[in-house]
Amino acid sequence: MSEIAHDMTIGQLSQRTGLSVHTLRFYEREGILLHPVRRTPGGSRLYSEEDAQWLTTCIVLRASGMPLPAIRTYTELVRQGTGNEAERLALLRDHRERVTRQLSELNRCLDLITYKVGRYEDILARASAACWPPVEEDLR
Amino acid sequence: MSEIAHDMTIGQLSQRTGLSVHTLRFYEREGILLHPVRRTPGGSRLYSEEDAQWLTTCIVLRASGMPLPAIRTYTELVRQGTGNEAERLALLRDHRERVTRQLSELNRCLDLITYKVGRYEDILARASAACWPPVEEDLR
DNA sequence: CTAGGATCTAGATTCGACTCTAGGTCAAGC
DNA sequence: GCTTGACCTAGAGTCGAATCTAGATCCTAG
Repeated sequence: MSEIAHDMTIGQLSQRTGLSVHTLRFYEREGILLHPVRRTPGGSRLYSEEDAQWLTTCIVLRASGMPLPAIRTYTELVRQGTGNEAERLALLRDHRERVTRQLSELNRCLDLITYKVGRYEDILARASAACWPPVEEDLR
Repeated sequence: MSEIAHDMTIGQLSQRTGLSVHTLRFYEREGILLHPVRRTPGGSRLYSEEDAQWLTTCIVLRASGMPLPAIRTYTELVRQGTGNEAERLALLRDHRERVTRQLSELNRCLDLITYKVGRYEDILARASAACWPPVEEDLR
């Protein structure tokens, strides 16, 4: 399946994921990894391709606003293995709903901001056409 | 223009905006109001309709992720009055761009989440059809 | 042999945005 | 007069998510 067992140091994983090494260790403490991290004889962490992919998933969940405790819960479910798919689904559906709500709120905000941008563009266009000094109107 | 000078106590403004009274006082300290707040003879804050509307705008900016310092900056520009419309526009455009970026990122996240939800729905549908016990596959 | 860079651990610190506490004042109703 | 509830100030505390510090160890190249 996999071509090479492409193990990584924490620095390499940091490069690849964009998470700082601090954050990688922090996430580990927070229980956000599927397995205990392997170590080199010298004690350095060794990550697998699978770890990297799992973290990539977690980063998406974080980026969409899932709090770390929820990510930990999800991680634990996956760690337990087959049998709790319904729970995982429920968790993901809940989160998806929060994301869609967030999206629609953000869109409403964007509308207002765009409206304001348009108003200022108007004002400035009229001002530079030297029609009159810009009036404050009810512009805020 | 306005029918009645509809002044409010902090409690009423809190009800109306959904911000806690703590937060209203906090925002005031943070310089997020256009004018020094008027007071009753007894020292209680008295807010006008205009204050409420301004705060509503600020709430939209906050909800779309603008940090308080940026909101303060914008507030200061508006407080200075006519003449800095170009700056206000720049600030709003910057923010709008951040919001659109955030929207597209959130949409990418949503796609992945929806994909995963779909996968789990499949698995569970097949499982409940008793075709076979759900296999872990590469499902994470 | 040694200097430099990446790692390690445990724990402290930062940051943004609230949120709450303590100890008071004020106004209305009984 | 007295209670009750909303309000006041200054300042402390909380929370989530990192982020950084100190002091030690481990490898590699010169």
